[in-house]
Amino acid sequence: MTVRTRFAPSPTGYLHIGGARTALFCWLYSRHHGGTFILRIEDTDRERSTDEAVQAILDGMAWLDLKQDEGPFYQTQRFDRYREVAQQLLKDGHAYHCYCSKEELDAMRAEQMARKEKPRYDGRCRDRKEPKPGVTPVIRFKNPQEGQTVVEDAVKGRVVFDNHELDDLIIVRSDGNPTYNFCVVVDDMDMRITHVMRGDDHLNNTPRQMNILKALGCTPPQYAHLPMILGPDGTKLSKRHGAVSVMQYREDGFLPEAVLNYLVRLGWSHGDQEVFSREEMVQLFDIKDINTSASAINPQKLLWLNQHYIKTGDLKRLGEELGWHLARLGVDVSKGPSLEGLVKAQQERAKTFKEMAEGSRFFFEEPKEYDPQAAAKNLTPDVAPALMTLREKLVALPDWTGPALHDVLNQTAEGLGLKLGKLAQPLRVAVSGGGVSPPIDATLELLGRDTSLKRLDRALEYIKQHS
RNA sequence: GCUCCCUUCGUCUAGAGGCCUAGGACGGAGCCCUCUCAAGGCUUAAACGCGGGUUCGAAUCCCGCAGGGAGCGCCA
Repeated sequence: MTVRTRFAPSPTGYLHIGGARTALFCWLYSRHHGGTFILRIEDTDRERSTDEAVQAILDGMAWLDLKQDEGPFYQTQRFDRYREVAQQLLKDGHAYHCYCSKEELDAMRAEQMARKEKPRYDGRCRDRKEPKPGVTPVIRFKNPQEGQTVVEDAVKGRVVFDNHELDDLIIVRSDGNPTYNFCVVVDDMDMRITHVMRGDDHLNNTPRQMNILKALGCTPPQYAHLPMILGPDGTKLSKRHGAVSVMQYREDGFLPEAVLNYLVRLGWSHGDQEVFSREEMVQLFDIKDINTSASAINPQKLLWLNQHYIKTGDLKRLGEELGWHLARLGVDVSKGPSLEGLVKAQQERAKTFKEMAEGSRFFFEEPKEYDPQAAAKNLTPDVAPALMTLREKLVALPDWTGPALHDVLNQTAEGLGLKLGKLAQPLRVAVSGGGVSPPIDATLELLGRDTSLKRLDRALEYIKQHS
């Protein structure tokens, strides 16, 4: 039997980190077994589902490069099918019409709560023979009242529910639209899903779904309930704490492989290994290595992984990503150093591309002003003579290359009896506008002779004016 | 309230009765390297929620408790 998994988000918001991890696990499991990965959009809630959210989910999946083999399927396009199955259930005596009003149900729940009971539908319409005039009924599933339903969960193990804990849930609303739990069941059945991997907030829904499946004559799939992902503060993911769109991660300068690598280690592990290529993940991933407990997001670790991939990634690709971020900053990269060269110079000192782009701005644009602190410390009258000496040597330098610049800098400093830092740091401020840049020789090389000298002159002028 | 799930360093985790003086990673601290910022190297602090069992022996098995989470909708 080939493995068929599905990721089934509801488009009521963007794809956030929790959904992305569920998607990743589903994708990984199908890839590992050479199976099929299905994308299904659960948009039966027409009030809250939006086209923008659908697009956001699709964009997020594309950015993470989690391609589906089938779909996206939309539940709103399958309403006829759900109604058909509901009729079948009705016909077979597994479902019935319920005429209870909302008020009636609310009152019933209130009473049960008052009695410290679990609120649930008491089945008062179960054996009703006659319709109630003037009321359009809902359809409820006739849940078994005796016995137990056992979920053999691949992550949580054996979980037993008493059937009398489960009530007769509504499968078709009075407006004729099917409900979530019912659509899921019909879809999982029709799409021949073999493994349902989803958040463990669905564990309680599982016995209900299994019972419907059984009533339909189906064998339930293998379930695997994934532990939740928590915000950095250990509480539920929220807008304030970590629940941002995966696309926001791109904007913040992360690489998809870093996000994926980070995500795969949340609730899953393979010994002590921390870094996984996509291929390794596929090869090594197994449900049995999934944890049972929730995990909190650790932004620091994501940052570390991102830097790892910045340090080790393909220069051409990284250069393109840097270009994207510089463009976002409004920087014109058509003139200036090559992006690949820049990445090479910057990759050890940036945790994100956003950071790298900000720190690379001065390669393309003359700094408007010097960082006050850096200027006060380094662009002082006493360094002017050294900078002038250096300027002469730079003008005379035959080739403007890193190693040549390195030598000139060292020799000049030595000749003047200065430590290299005394010369390099003022120069850095002169050309970059601040106290931070790649090694000064690499910086000058990337900047080129003309720009470097021009900025050096400007700094000398600045010193003169401020002395 | 009822049902279900969860509980190893701050965080992610290894750990399937003796390999545990509980290992790794991120983060932290310190040192080294150094033209800035980093990167890198080395060192270091830091955890089995609590209480009972079972056993020669328990982080590992069982039972309670406590704490956390989820579900209990004509939401998904």
